Amino acid sequence: MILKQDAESPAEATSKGPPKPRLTAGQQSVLDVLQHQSQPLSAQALHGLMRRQQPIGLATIYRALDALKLLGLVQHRVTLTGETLYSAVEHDHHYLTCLQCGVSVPVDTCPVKELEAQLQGASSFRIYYHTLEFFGVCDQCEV
Amino acid sequence: MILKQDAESPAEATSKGPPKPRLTAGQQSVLDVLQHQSQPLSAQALHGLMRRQQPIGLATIYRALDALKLLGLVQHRVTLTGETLYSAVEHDHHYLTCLQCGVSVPVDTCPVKELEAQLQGASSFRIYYHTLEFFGVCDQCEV
DNA sequence: TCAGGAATGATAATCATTATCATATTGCAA
DNA sequence: TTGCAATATGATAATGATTATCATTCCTGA
Ligand SMILES: [Zn+2]
Ligand SMILES: [Zn+2]
Ligand SMILES: [Zn+2]
Ligand SMILES: [Zn+2]
Repeated sequence: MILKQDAESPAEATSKGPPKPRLTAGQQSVLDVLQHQSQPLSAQALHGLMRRQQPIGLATIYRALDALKLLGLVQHRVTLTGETLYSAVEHDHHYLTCLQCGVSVPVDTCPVKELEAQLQGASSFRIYYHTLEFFGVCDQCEV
Repeated sequence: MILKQDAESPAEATSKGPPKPRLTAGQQSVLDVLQHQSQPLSAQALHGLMRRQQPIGLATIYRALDALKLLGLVQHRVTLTGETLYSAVEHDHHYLTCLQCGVSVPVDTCPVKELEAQLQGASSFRIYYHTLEFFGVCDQCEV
């Protein structure tokens, strides 16, 4: 039993951009978890978290994440191990990752927002989010 | 039969940073192809390209790409379909990608180089490259 | 209330990447 | 130069995250 709560639902009041369709139960549920999460989560991690409170199938989570990306509500990034991590678009977090041991440290700056605004105007795209990640080798792994 | 050609081999002369080990035949071969390629390639695409001239196993290509990343000679990015694309580090290309149809358009600016230099100094990492990609919906796919 | 369409869930299928392991090559010491 | 240990290679099996499938359930609007 999943309750719809559109308290934080997409801008329908301040109709900025095309009207967003109502979210399905699964989408609402997934979005809610991501919005209250400080760290990005994989689909399977979401499944593990959600299944106790609100039983939901893994396939539904994948579908919800896809839909939420398309609505500009969720963003993704891919780890070195190949799993995709999702977070609410509001969270703009970037990392510096070691190619050897995989350790990631957060980068608190983001020099991309301005360029994103420029591109938004110059291109025919509606831009929702960006990924920015640095790769190298940490001193632990240095030869 | 793969010939070693270290014309463009890693900085050994201007010993900047730790001395890089010699490349194996497979690594040299893969690096050479990537350096003469203007577009990023997947491991399997590389295999398709290389197997005619220089027969080489797919596993070897994956291993070479891993090693070359660790040496700071090759960079990677992951497409929406989950395949990893590789290119020589010299090429700093970024894209704006549609989440719906997958079309990618190049972005010619990069506001990250400066931040990368800062991080290089501030962190204990040796930073080799970065990924930067914008995601949204193209006008074709717009509702 | 009922039919058509969309959403869901369990599970099978996909497919890029990794692990395995036997063989080939390389670098180096004797 | 020869012999050997360490490393690299290739074919292939195994892995694992994601996607496709399909039967069932839920919604919605006539
Ligand atoms: Zn490390
Ligand atoms: Zn950012
Ligand atoms: Zn599109
Ligand atoms: Zn760049």
